Order: sequence, then C-alpha cells, then structure tokens
Amino acid sequence: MNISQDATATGLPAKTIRYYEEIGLIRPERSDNGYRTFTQTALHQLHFLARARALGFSIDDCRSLLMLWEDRSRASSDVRKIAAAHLSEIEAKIADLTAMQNTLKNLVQTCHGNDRPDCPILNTLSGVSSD
Amino acid sequence: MNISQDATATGLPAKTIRYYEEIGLIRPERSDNGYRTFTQTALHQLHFLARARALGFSIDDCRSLLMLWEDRSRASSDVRKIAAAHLSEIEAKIADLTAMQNTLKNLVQTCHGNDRPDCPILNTLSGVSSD
DNA sequence: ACTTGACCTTCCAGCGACTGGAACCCCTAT
DNA sequence: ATAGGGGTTCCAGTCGCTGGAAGGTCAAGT
Repeated sequence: MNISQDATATGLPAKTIRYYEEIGLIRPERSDNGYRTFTQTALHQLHFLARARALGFSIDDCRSLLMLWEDRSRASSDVRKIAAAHLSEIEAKIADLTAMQNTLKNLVQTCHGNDRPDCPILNTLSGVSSD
Repeated sequence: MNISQDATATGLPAKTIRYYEEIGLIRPERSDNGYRTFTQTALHQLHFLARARALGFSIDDCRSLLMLWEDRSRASSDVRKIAAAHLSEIEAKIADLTAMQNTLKNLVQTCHGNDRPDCPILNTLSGVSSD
C-alpha cells in the first residue's frame, strides 16, 4: 500500500504520515524504488494514531500509548493515567473557553452593532468597568 | 515607565511587550539610553491588549480592535463582527473539546486501571468497537 | 573610582503539529 | 518520447510567545 492510499484509508494527510515517520512515531518499510509501503500492522498503527489524535492526545502521549498498546505486559493503570491527565487538561481548557464564551456572549449581545462608535465591547477591553 | 514596571502593571511579560512592538502592535518611545518608555497612552494600549488576549482574541483581531478603539468614527458593528466571529470559533472549540471530554470520561471510568493489560481505552483506540 | 548586580538592549533558536512549496525521481499509458 | 500523476527529500512558514546568549546602562555600595 502506498502513502496516498494509506492517507485515504486512515484520514491522515500523506504529509502527516511522512511527518510521523520523521519524528519516529512509525517506521514504514520501503520498496526498492524508495517508496514507503505500509503493512497491515503499520496501517493499524496509523488508525490508532488517527483516533488518538482525534481525541486530542499530544504526539508524546500518542507515542506512549502506542508503546503501551504494543506491550502485552502493560499495566492498564499506565494507560489510564495518561488518559486521565489528558482529560483534566481538556476540562481545564473547556473551563477557560467557557469563561471567555460567557463574557463574549454578554458583550456581543449588549453591543448595538450599528454605525455609531459607542461600543460596550471596546469599553470592557479598555477597562471602563461596565460589569 | 520602564518595561518591567509595565510588565507588572499589565500582567504581560516584558518579552511579550517587546514582541508586540516587533510585530507593530505598539510603538513605545525610547529615551536617550535606548530604553523603551511607556506613556500613559501606551500603558492603556497594553492593558487593552492584555484583556483582549485574555478573551482569546488572536493578535490579528487585537490589531483590528486596537485600531477601531482609536478610531472615533468607527462603527460598533465592525467591533461586534469581530467579537461575534471569535465567539463562534470559541463555541466550536468548546463543542470539539466537549465531545472529546465525553469519550475520554467514559473510557477513563471504564478502565480498571490496574496491573493487567486489559484496557478499554486501548481497545477503542485500536478500533475494537466496544461502543 | 570601581565593582557588583539588576536592569535594559538586540538577535537567534525553539516550541507543537503540521502545511505548503520547490526540486527532483519513478511508473504507466499513449 | 512524452505527459501525467504518483512518489521522494528538504526547507520555510504557521501562531504567540519563550529562553538564552552577548552586550550596554544604571544605581548603590565599598
């Protein structure tokens, strides 16, 4: 299987797959002409990576998860630890974004959005406390 | 006022303030020794930027907002447009993250997290559909 | 006067995870 | 022979800083 077929199979762009090789996440074999060839196992790994990245895991986490996946003597607690840490980061981000969302929603609702300069959004940003 | 006093006043690191000058967001004056000096106006701008960045606006948005702020003949609709666009990006991000959160929460709850290899997190990532 | 140490300056490199593009090789079909 | 659609490498850029090196300046202490 060539890289572009892989790309469509896994949903990852070919560029990304090459990048994953470059940083040592995967080690696809090469055929005589120098083209990358992907075995079934390699395809599985790419699928795994695609799903892990889609869940927001960092490349470093992906590396660890991949190693754990391939380690049959792993402890599931190690996997869970990574996932739990990632989950709490996500929850922190959601909290941050939700705070921004609340403020912005409020401001956007309050602003008349007409052709006059008067604007509660700018007032807030400039520190004119209208809260 | 020197840059580090500014930094503590606005909460922005000195490095960031220099960076803002480098990219043309602000134009602090210089005293004879080459040090940046910040007028009251410049300080206001920095505060403005700090608040806008804290609300997640991109540097480009900040640039536009700053220009609008200083433009007395602005239309508040232009400000609102920027804020509304940003708000919907934030909402999209929250939606993405919440989806991840739900999946991860579920997986973390399901995983025993012990010393055995059996792990629903890895199962899901590897495509063993347990959903 | 001299030194110390804290500040300031510039410039350059690196982060994460790609993404775009240039320049070139390979394979197949016409 | 050529045209096209693959593949390859390598280098630069994205965003918003952040760290560090190398050096200039200032205020205080000896």
